[in-house]
Amino acid sequence: MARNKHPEETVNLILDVAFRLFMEKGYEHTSIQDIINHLGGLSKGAIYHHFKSKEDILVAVTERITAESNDMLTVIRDRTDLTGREKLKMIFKESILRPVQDDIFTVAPDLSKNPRLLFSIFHETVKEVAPDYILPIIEQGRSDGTIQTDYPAALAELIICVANIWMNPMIFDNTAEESYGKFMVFRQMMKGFGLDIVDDEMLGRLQELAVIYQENK
Amino acid sequence: MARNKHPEETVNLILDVAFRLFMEKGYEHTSIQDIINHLGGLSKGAIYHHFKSKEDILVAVTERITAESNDMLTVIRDRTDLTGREKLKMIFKESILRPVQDDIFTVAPDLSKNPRLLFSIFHETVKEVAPDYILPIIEQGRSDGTIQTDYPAALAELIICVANIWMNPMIFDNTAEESYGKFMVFRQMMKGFGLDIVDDEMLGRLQELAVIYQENK
DNA sequence: TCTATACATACCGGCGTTCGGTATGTAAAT
DNA sequence: ATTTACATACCGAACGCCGGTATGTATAGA
Repeated sequence: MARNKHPEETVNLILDVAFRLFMEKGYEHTSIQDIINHLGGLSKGAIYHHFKSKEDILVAVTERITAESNDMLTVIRDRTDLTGREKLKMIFKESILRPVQDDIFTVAPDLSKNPRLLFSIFHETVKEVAPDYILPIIEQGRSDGTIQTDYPAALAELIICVANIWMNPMIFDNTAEESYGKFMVFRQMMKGFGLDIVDDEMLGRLQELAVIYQENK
Repeated sequence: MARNKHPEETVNLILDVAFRLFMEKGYEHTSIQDIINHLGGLSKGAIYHHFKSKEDILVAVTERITAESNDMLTVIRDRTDLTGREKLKMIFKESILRPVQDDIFTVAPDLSKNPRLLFSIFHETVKEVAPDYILPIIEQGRSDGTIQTDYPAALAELIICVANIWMNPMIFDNTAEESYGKFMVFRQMMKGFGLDIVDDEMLGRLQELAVIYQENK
């Protein structure tokens, strides 16, 4: 294949293919050769020119998955017209209402059978999202009096783990009914922390997503 | 090596070695040959006689890790002299006070770098521990009035995920200080569910474990 | 003695990765 | 405008290791 003037297109192509295969077959059951076969002429050398290992591709894929979400988090985090509590509520609302979710859920990867990809998302959530996005908001909430806690870091981590991971029907392979139950429990948990930030619109949307997921899996 | 009169000794040997290596190097970076090299004369044939795959060894290792804990859970679950809430409290107390914990924490496997083993424990927690042990207790608590919830399955899963996984310093690689914060947040969460079942003895012990872990890692 | 079991050994296909090489781009020197 | 020098994009054969299997052999128990 001829040399590409815009190498980032090649990188994107590799990531597109890898993402799809990782979702469909799982990371461990996707070989480099599998990826090559779906690349349309590109070779093993091309892949290893742009990525230093298979693991490296996984990291890039995960970053691309979370990138858009992180953009949203950045915008909300850096707003100056909202209290900490309001920001938290907005984050939940945004992340659950955005239509991109439909696509991801339509691909319907059963992450409960994809340890490496799941771990990668898990890692990202704990090491990046919690400290970089949620923690500052909790801290702000402590300052402006809308959130009370003596352990902001722990609270940030718990909330985002429960919301991003435990409530994710792709990870726990939940039915719509199970998702409903989880959401209600989550709501109660947040109330327990003095954060009554869950409303019915969010509830309906979550069930919608669970249905989409179950229909497509 | 000559044929062993007591094959279960061979099985145990394999599991001992595999356990140690999985902890030290991680599941994915432990090869069958690695295991053989630490078996003292035994061969690949021996391994594949007793286990049908490498994955099968991982499952067996995980089961052995959780077996003793599950025994404890069974005993408490099946007692008839305790309310649901009392059982929950006892479970937390037991699982945190038992001296076996010292051994595990001394090995100090950093599970945050061991995706497959972590996933295996995670899977066990969600698919076995929550529905088979915690859920019946929550149900009992609903009957005897000591636990209030409309979504017992979700609550059972959340509680055990938070307790077993989120609060596990080996999984999140937490310092003693971080563990303290997590425990306090957990306490508040449980209070939010009307379950004030955490006491100071447990708190002290958790810090102790975190220290042991940090010293040995 | 016969059979089932507990291992040993030789081997296989596939895997992730490496690496020598080529083709194509760019930018500065001539 | 052309040459030179180098960087980048990509190719594909080869390597070493890995998980797994097929087959052989010795021994324990019946």
